[in-house]
Amino acid sequence: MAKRAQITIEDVADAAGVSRQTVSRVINLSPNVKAVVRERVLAAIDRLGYVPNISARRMGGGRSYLILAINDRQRTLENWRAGHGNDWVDQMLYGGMTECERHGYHLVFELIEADSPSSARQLADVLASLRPDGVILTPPHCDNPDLIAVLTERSIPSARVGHHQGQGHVDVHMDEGRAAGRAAEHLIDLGHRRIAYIAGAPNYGNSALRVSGYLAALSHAGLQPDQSLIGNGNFQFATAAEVIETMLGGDNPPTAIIADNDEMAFAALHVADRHGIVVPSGLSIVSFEDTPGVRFSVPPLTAIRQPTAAMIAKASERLIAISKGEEGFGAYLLDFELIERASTGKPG
Amino acid sequence: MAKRAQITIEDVADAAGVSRQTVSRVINLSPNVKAVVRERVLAAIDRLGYVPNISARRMGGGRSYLILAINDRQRTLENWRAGHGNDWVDQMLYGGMTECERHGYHLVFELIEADSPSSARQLADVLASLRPDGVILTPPHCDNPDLIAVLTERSIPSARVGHHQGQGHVDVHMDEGRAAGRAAEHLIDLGHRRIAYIAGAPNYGNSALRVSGYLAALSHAGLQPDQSLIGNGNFQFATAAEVIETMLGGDNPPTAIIADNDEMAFAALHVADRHGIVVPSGLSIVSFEDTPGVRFSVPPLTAIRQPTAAMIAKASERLIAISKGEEGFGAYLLDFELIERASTGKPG
DNA sequence: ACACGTTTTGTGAACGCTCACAATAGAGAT
DNA sequence: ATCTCTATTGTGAGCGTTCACAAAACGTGT
Repeated sequence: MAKRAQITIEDVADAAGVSRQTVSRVINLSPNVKAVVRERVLAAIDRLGYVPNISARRMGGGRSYLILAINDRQRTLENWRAGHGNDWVDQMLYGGMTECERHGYHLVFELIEADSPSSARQLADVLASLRPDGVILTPPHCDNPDLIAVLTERSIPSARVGHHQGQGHVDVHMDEGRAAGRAAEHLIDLGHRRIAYIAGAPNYGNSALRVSGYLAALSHAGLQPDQSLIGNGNFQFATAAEVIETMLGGDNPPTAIIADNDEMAFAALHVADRHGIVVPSGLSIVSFEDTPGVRFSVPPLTAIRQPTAAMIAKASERLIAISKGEEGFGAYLLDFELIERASTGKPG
Repeated sequence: MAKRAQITIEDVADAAGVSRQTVSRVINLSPNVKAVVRERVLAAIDRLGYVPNISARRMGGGRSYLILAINDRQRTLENWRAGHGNDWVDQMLYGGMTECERHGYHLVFELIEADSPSSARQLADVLASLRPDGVILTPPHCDNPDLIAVLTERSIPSARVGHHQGQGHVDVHMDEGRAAGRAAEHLIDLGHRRIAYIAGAPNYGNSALRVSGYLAALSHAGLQPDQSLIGNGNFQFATAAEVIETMLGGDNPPTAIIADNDEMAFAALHVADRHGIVVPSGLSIVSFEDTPGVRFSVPPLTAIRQPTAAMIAKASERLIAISKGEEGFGAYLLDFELIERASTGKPG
């Protein structure tokens, strides 16, 4: 077969004996096309192997069939460089790409610097270049009013992950407080009374929500909170290890620890090992992320599983619906899960 | 500011007092533009915040500034669904996206079914829709002649990961045999004499290469290979655990194990634990992947680190160069690394 | 000053699609 | 049959860029 150029809408039109526009109507599911004609066009499309050119569609004034997912440049790159990888990104890709694909859309990732005066400009540039139909903002960008302004100004629908206002946005989130509460309840049910909480970054809103949920669960069970059991690990192994070291070396050590992410939960595992404490009989551990590695540690970690993939999928789906002219703004609450593995058990 | 439409090349041309084409020449780094004029145009671009529209560029007959990364649908989705995540994809994103970004390109991921009669059609469809400037094929797609044919027919430059022919392709790979040999040497140097190898899929070419490398290292050290120490774990935890169980329960168990991927190395860790064997004094373990989790296991795993990110970055970079009309086809060998952690030590 | 080659700049046209509108066909009511 | 209204189809224009080519400006040697 000769290397023929791209098959265009015109080719299909000729083959089906209709006009360009009718073919366009068929591929865009316009209602006003006679069934017979539609069939004829569809047959031609199939026969010729026609696929509309995304750039031309965009140029014609239509949609770009692109959803943009924006992540924090520093954090993402640091994680990657350190070899920590980024399970978050992985989950996003899973949830977002598969959902986009179902609707004939494509997901494009982009990194933007947070806390930089030029972040708004960076976003504006990508928007001008790509003209996506929707933008997904992940933490910490979803809190950035400059970025929101850029999107609003260009009236590009946006979704924010970890937000719950939903005013003019697609906001997807999980109940952070309830999740932490759930983790605490799980431990309380097992008989634990001294449960520590290793929070992530203090300026990360969700950490605060979680600590509240944890405290609420304690209080609901009639347990006194103990400030010495609430530590801050900055989401990092080393920092968390220090904090946990202090706790476990103290007079009245906890019998269980909830960590705000997996890395800090692994730190708990290490420190316990160093102290000769067996998990879970000597110390129960619950993590708050459920990256792939936790199921292979010794013992595998019980963890709260964040619905990352589901959140991005929901965000994508709503943005695509909106780009088609449907309704879609609002806040969407997604369920978390507590996955029980071998790192939690009865104390003692 | 009124919500003005997109700033076009025409706006810049007017502002700089030149024609469209001159602006186009400036942004495409054409040599035949007077320095003064170039400066004037650049200033106007900066002042107006102009960014060329990618769709229009593509329409104009130029490049699409898109690189397509193709993964196996089944394997990727299965991993994701099982919650195993996909560090490979994560690394690809890291290497590919950051490299593409440096050149003003974008990376788009796509999943295609391997071993399906429609895989060629699937690829053709994405190509027609996106018209990427280059395509990166990962295993097992890089071995699929149908896909290669589709790309050749449309003369779209392609890169293959894990190949080393480089004829009319960009092939990026690492020395699989040397890597396995290196792992074995590390153990031999520590004093090990009975070193087991848990291979991945038998039909995966690289597994064979690695086993050869491992055997070569043994023989170079004057050690006799022992067929009972070469197992097949199918890259999976459960399968590997069984094989290792048999080995460790045998009369003459190995003092060290090399596993073809992290999941199987974790299996070794588990089985050792069940047998009351302490790692590394009772058993040394080397893994072959280095996903993020391995550094948090107890003990952290010594591992061969595959240059996944680097391979995709190199592939992207070469494809971009080719799309600019430069030379770039050929085979590129990238270095692996042996990362020594606490899972290997002297036997005994 | 002239013609010549080279650099630099500008002008239609084209890319493949959708938009807005115009034209036609079909159905129902009189 | 005729008219009106709606459902269906077609047409010109335009989206923002680059291509191919044409035009102008600049040297340089005579």
